[in-house]
Amino acid sequence: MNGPPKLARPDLVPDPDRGRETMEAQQRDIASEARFADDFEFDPATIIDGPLATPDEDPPLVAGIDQAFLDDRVISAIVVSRGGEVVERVYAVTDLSIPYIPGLLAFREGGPILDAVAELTSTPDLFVFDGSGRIHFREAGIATHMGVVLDVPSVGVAKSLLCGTPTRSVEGLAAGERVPIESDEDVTATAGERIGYAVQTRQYDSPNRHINPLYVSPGHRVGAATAADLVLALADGYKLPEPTRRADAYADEAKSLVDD
DNA sequence: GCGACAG
DNA sequence: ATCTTGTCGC
Repeated sequence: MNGPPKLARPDLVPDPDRGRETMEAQQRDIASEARFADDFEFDPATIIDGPLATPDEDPPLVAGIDQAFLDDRVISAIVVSRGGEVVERVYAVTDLSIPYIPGLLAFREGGPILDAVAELTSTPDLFVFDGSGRIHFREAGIATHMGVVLDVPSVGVAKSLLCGTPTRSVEGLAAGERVPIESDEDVTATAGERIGYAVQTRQYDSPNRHINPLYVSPGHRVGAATAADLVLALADGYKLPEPTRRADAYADEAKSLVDD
């Protein structure tokens, strides 16, 4: 009952109708305001999503955010859980204004996400977004943009790599393994920085087929290594971390509920 | 002009 | 992202 996080930077809320140059300029501002290093209250070692080892544990509140689409409307769902137990679920239906443009995702889905955040009655300790954070052309992916606007710890979890270069092959990694992603020529403002990790949360036993890794990057107030640790701790037998899976399922549920 | 890119 | 059943492999 603490209420949703306030808009720490209302001036940086993504505005869809402003033109590419302006949007990119704002992303540079976002990147300069972002902190890609650990700066949060909870103990990362207590993060878990599943049966608690000891009954007296009190894991942090983690919010998973995902969206589902219905014509030109988007359903933004947020599921907040603590140690695997769902604490709250909220969603918002918002009209979409611009199409998906690689690099400008936050301007399409950011506003809708903030609409859902406003519905929260709890205050999550960590936000897990669907998409990149620092792994972005201007180091301002949607996880970073939302993290800075709300000034909350956040991480980005993407299913494919937007930009940056893995330091080695990411094919067929074993579950639990990770490979650093470094900034390259596609990432302006930095060079050779460790902007995220390819994280293998799950893998098949057979040599035939293999699962691709997740691409995890810092959103805001979380370092790259910690972001990878957190995602591994939040995964439970599936490729996607549990908070994301719950938000995904809830978004679909709300979608069919809203559908007409 | 070509390439190439989260959701 | 979304349209969608079965089906390959352990």
